[in-house]
Amino acid sequence: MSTVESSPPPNFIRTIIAEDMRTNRHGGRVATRFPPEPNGYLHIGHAKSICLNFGLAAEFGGTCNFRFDDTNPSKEDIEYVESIMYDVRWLGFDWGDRLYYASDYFEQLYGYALDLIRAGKAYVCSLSAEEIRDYRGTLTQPGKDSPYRNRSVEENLDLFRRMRAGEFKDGEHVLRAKIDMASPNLNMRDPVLYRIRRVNHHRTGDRWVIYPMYDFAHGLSDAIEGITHSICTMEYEDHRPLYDWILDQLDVPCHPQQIEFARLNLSYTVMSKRRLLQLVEKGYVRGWDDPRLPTLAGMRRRGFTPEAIRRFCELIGVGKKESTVDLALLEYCVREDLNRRAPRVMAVVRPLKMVVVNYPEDQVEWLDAVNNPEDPAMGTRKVPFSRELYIEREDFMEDPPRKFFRLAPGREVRLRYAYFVRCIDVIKDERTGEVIELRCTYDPETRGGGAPDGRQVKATLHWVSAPHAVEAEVRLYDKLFLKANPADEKNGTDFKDHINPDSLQVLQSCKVEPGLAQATPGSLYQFERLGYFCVDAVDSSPGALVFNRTVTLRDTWAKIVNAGKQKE
RNA sequence: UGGGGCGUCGCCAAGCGGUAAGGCACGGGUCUUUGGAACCCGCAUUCGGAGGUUCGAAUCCUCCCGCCCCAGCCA
Repeated sequence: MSTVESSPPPNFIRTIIAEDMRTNRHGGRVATRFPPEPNGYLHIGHAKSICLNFGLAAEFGGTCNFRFDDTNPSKEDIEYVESIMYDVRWLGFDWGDRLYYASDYFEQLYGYALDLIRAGKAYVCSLSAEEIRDYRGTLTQPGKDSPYRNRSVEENLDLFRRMRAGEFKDGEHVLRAKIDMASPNLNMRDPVLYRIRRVNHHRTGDRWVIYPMYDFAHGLSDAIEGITHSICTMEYEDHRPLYDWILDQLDVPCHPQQIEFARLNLSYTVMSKRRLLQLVEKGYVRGWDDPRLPTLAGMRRRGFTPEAIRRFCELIGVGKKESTVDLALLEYCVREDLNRRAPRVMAVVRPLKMVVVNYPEDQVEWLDAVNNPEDPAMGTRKVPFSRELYIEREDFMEDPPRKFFRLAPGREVRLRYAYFVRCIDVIKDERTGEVIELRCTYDPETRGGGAPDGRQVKATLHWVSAPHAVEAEVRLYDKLFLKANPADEKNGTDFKDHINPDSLQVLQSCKVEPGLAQATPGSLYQFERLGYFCVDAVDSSPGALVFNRTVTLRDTWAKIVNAGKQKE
């Protein structure tokens, strides 16, 4: 089956670039970049940006640089740079030899700062942080000029050099752009360009005690790298005049165009680094790779494939409108991908014993089972059938409601790839009344699952032969939050108030077919009729299998049940 | 009563003056040894609202309404 890659859907950024190409605006070049700050793990929102930047570059025959925006050593860490590189590679993108760090430009950036000072466009300000805030004014009132605003170029040069030399304490001075304290755009009210911070940087160590601010470093880094289109999220739109101002004052190689798009929000989860960090640090989840998190590490562990995530990023589109994508679309993308690639297998997650009374006690038959009906090339396998089996508890009801057409007393159903069985007796625990075993008869004529007499059954159940079953732990995941928009903290609520207490359900002693004993970490399966599962890459071992549920199968029966509950 | 941005179906999203694409979700059906998959059908006389321009407006103009972002020596 050849999947023809249809041309990507149009979006405003693609349109801008296509137009720039047509008019030869950047010399017919397209150069983008993905510039994460190494202060947290990448999440699905970053995936949108990664797909956009690398995708656009590939589409227009350009390049996409991978650059760490590491200008704030107090928040950044090597752990994050490593995870970020791993995740981008895993997602399927290759930056070749174009790996950069803003910190590699510190010396050049310092030179540009000197140029700005010489041009009379920047000055060393000795106000305290609080004073700077006061002088900035408010949204509706203009700011006031700093008393240090008119220091001479010589004095500024001297002071800035001494800032670098480490002659001052943290916070004693900053370098500021000299723009306009009355600008209606607060970013233009003499923004801070450099601050003193005696913090060890994960790459430059203690070579520097002054660090450039984002606004100063970012545009210049883009220019140094010859970026043509600097794509970022909407909150930077107000910074664009500053981005342009800085590049206009300096003698730079080129002047990239900043374009902003709306960041991704996903229902029933949180995306901000601040909130993800809280969930991780306060133990609401088990680390950055917790399968309930929208981090790429978490999604990978959960069983999401890079293909599914890329497809999702393609389907959501790119715009400037604040939006929240329905979790259902993400689930659709995983199912779409896993449906054609995941081998089918039988696993009983909540076992109920079934004894086939008329089946010979010592007999075992190895029956043919199809590995993937979507892909005959994946072949078949043998699964053992015997007198004692496990079926799913949910597949039996002593007193079934209308529309429930699985097993019930007296009813006949098909055991997938095996036989028709009829329930003739129900064994219960004398004390609790709980059903603990089913007695059935089988029809030898229906071997393989077809009835020569043409009689039909309304249901096909999955099952596992009891003596051959391999035990496993199965972790069922559900949405982390009960509220579609947990980040809405109006009315004095905290996003953590909406955590779903049942987001993780651990099932022990699940029974899986024997072939799974050799399953390797990370491998993906469809447990027939239940959903897609993967072998946990961290906690699973050959003798103690652990499976994560990636996503359930579409479940129309559950829909009927829920609809019924709604009515009550 | 500062500045910037955004408002097209429940959720995304095309459209850029010629008479509302597509996907998800949802509803119905066909088929089926997964209540899966696949396939078929349905789903905005209307584009935040009101005026105006035009033969013709979601697309142009005016006013209004709503939502988001900005007062870090964070990015």
